[in-house]
Amino acid sequence: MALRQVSSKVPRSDSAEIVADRLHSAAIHLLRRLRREDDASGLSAPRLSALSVVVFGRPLTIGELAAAEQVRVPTMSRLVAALESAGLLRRLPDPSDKRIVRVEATSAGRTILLAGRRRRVAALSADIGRLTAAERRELMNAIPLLERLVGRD
Amino acid sequence: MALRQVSSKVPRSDSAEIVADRLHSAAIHLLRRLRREDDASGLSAPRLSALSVVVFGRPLTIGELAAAEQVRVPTMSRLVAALESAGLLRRLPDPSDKRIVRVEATSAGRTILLAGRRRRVAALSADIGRLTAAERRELMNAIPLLERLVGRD
DNA sequence: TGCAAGTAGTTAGCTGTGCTAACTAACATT
DNA sequence: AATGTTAGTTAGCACAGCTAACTACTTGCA
Repeated sequence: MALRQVSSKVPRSDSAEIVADRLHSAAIHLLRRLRREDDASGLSAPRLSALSVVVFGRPLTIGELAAAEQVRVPTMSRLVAALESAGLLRRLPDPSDKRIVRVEATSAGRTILLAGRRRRVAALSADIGRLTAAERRELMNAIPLLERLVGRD
Repeated sequence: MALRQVSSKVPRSDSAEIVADRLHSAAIHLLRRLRREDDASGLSAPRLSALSVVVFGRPLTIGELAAAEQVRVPTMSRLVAALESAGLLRRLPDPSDKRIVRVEATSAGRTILLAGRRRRVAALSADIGRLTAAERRELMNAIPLLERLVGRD
């Protein structure tokens, strides 16, 4: 994992390390800030996150959901049980393979999730709205780069 | 919390909502990615994070540390106990007020933390190094904006 | 065809992290 | 000196992560 563009001891101000370090810190603070809005939904972060995958995707098996959330199957099994008993999603038996459980969101689940997302995005939007149009454009330009950066999962 | 710049049903491509949404998603993936590097340190995320505050700052009281980490005092008390028994930090009694406990990093703590940080930043740097110089400059320009965005804690 | 191996999910039990409530010890006030 | 305040710890709860072990199915092959 050699680094390009970095040969001197004192890094140039656009060096990859500096960018990496500040980006890391900014991401941490960004999410910490947004988590506060999530609390209003009454759901924990893992439950909210799992519910989100189900709401925005097709019905998924427990295993697929666990993989999507980067969590082990037993952990997801328990999360699904909690969300099910809260009435936010339901299990669908697979007609051709009785081992498989597919999970889909109920309309209550969809409603709660979308409300939370709205709150979260609204909080961030309010902050972004305080930037000038030029600043906002600059931020916007950087976003595809961020996405490319992390898109190698 | 009214939003400016948003009046039509179909949001313009630089609208605050779109930026907010993509930024949110990018931040999640960014941190998920970096967390993998942190696992190599053998410390959990909360311990690593608390240790980091201590390593990069002056000796702090438990209460200050709890505030910095946005956690309650008893939670921090336990984290500190764990880090202390791992030999990564030590308690300093305050000479003028015996209630107060200040906490500072040991050299072992400093070493472990810096190694982890190096690993983490290296992973991101490698990704960033794959961008062109122009892209990197663009990303760099956006970072102060991100910092301003979240700096309102 | 029937049995062994593999697969999907659940259950049990451990660790760690968050919380509140209740406590101890030390300081401050009057 | 008594009272209240402050810093930190302890106790006990809930939840989320894990592995190991189990159940119930499906698949594959001799």
